[in-house]
Amino acid sequence: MEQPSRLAGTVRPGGRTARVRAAVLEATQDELVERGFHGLTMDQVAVRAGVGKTTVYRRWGSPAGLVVDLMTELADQSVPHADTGALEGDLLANALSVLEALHDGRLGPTLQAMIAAATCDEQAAQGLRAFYSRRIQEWAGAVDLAVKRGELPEGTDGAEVIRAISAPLYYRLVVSREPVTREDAERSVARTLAAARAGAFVSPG
Amino acid sequence: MEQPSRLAGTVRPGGRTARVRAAVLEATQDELVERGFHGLTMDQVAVRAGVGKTTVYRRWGSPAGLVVDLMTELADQSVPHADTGALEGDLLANALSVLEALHDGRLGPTLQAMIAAATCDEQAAQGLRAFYSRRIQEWAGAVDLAVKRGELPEGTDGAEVIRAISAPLYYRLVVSREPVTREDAERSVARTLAAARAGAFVSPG
DNA sequence: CCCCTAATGGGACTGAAGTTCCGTTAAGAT
DNA sequence: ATCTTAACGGAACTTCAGTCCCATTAGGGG
Repeated sequence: MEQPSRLAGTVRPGGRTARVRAAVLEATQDELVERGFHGLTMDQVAVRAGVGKTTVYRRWGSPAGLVVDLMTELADQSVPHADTGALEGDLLANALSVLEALHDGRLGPTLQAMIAAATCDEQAAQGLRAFYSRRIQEWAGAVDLAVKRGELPEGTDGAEVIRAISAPLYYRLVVSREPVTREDAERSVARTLAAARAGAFVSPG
Repeated sequence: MEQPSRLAGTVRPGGRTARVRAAVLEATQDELVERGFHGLTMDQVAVRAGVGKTTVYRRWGSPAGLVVDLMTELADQSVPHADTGALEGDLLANALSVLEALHDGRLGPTLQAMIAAATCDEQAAQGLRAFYSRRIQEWAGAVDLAVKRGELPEGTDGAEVIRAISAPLYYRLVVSREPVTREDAERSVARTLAAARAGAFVSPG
């Protein structure tokens, strides 16, 4: 299992190479939606993309490699955090954006696949960690602003607050495997906010 | 892929059949520790258990089937919740028992495998849900006692409190894939307790 | 516009996962 | 103790993921 060359490392990133990559990532996402990560085969992706299977093996190496590349693509489309002026609104916007992603017909299966890939491939795990750490850093900014406005105690750890908002949603998705609803998102915000106001997210302790 | 017969459904659950099952589940757990879920093959389990591979396919059907059976075995060994007399001690005991399980040389890889299996197999997903719902119901009792003692507001949802304790730990394990420490467990208890005391876990809202 | 070669593509090959067939073993009833 | 048959096991067979080899195509510099 040779480590595949990322597109960034290619010597000729021009026309055909870029077209092949686009077709393969497109086909990968379609396959994820229809069959999930466990049903993702290099062979079928190659056929669907109209590309030689040798090429898919050479450049991506494994199903996990495909998912990792898809992840980097999605990470580049990351959105700036909301700024509604009040913390509760910002946090709710964050929770709802997670919720929306999970329920999206294409993004949902892709996110599930990213998590599944991470459970069985170290490279995918790193990619997933990078994906979320970027997202969390971005939204932590909204909490920092709230601290400056005096809505939360000085020293509150913004990244931890954002993690705390998502944690129950992913817990339902991955562990208890119950449907994740808007009520869950609202409850998560309310509980996290209650703990944060009580100073439970102040850095040292 | 024929659905395998559970041991419960066998007509002759006596000596040999039970020995085969024990040997196979033992081998499965060993393989999970050494190779993880993605490296679990029916063939290797059969060899390691000293059992015909036909038998493994017939009774368990797939790697996910093996993990599911292991899960039911572990669920039967579930422990009653702590009762230290104070809620914080009970919740900490819960968080630490999760932590301990995750770090255990045999249980840790098995739990990870259960989650990985659930991401790609509906039967495994149901098994995992059953496993945790049983655990959560058990520990929710500790919260109910605390409500009776007046430590938390009337109407506090015990099961949700227990879920909230575990959620950040599993979030680290599965999503952000950072090491889970005792500090994480303590923080999770402190934050959940702060939210619960503020009434954020009272049922309707 | 032409050339060099990076990158792709077809097709044969390899090995392991999964299936099938049928003979053998032993649980449990009488 | 004997018999019935559920359950196990060995081995050949099938399928398909993954690899290798080499011919073909098309960027992109000159």
